Amino acid sequence: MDRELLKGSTPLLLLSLLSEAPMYGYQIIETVRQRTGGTYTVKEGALYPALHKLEAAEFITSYWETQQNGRERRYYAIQPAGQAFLKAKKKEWNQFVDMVEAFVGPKA
Amino acid sequence: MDRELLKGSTPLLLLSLLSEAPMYGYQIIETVRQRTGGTYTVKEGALYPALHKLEAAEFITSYWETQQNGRERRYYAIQPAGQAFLKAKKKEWNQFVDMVEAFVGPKA
DNA sequence: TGCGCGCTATCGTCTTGCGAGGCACAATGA
DNA sequence: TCATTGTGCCTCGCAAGACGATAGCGCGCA
Repeated sequence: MDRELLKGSTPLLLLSLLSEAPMYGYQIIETVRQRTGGTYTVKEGALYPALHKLEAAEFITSYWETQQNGRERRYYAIQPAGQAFLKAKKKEWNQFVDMVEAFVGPKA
Repeated sequence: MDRELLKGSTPLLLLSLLSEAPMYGYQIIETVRQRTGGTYTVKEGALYPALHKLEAAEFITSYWETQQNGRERRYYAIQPAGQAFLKAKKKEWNQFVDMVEAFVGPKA
């Protein structure tokens, strides 16, 4: 998959995922990999900066959670402002798809 | 419209447009502007570099044409290799849309 | 002891779109 | 006559994002 197409879609994906449930980094990577059947993998180098940016904007929060084995994980959870932002992003996404399809022709 | 989403979609749009008919730069800009009802405008700073790159890859060719008033226009026309590339790009585009929708939910 | 895995994260590089700018000539109109 | 607008080509420096590489650390297992 062409990497350039992905640009800008990462926050949308992240927010969508987190709106289902709080998740930690590694889990996000695995979930995306599995749900796309392996065709797409989020790379750490894209994930963490995006997550941090979302957090700085207060669209998500993070907290550490200790597992039974004593190890820690950092969970990320969506915030109300993030929900609103997600909604706007979805709309934008649909507009974008419609726009491209106006030139390329419908998906079918 | 978020500029970041656009990244990577430009070659697809350009090739799609040129597969309809050869066009010159200014015409491409105007066509895109009109067909999207003004919501999206290709900028020269994005257009020409993209066009030149497509030409360097031999997906399109260009030729100058003189108008009645003596002025010149550079037309860009798609090549067979460009048609093939366009086909592949379209497929990739559809995969990309499906992928995002697998997280965001269907458009409707 | 050493390897791989789960899990965190950063850095430099590359590509892309954008805004701003430059150049040239035609047509319009005050 | 001269200024403005529109047509038409193009380049440069910047910001943002994804990528590959890299790093660290504790655990379980052979």
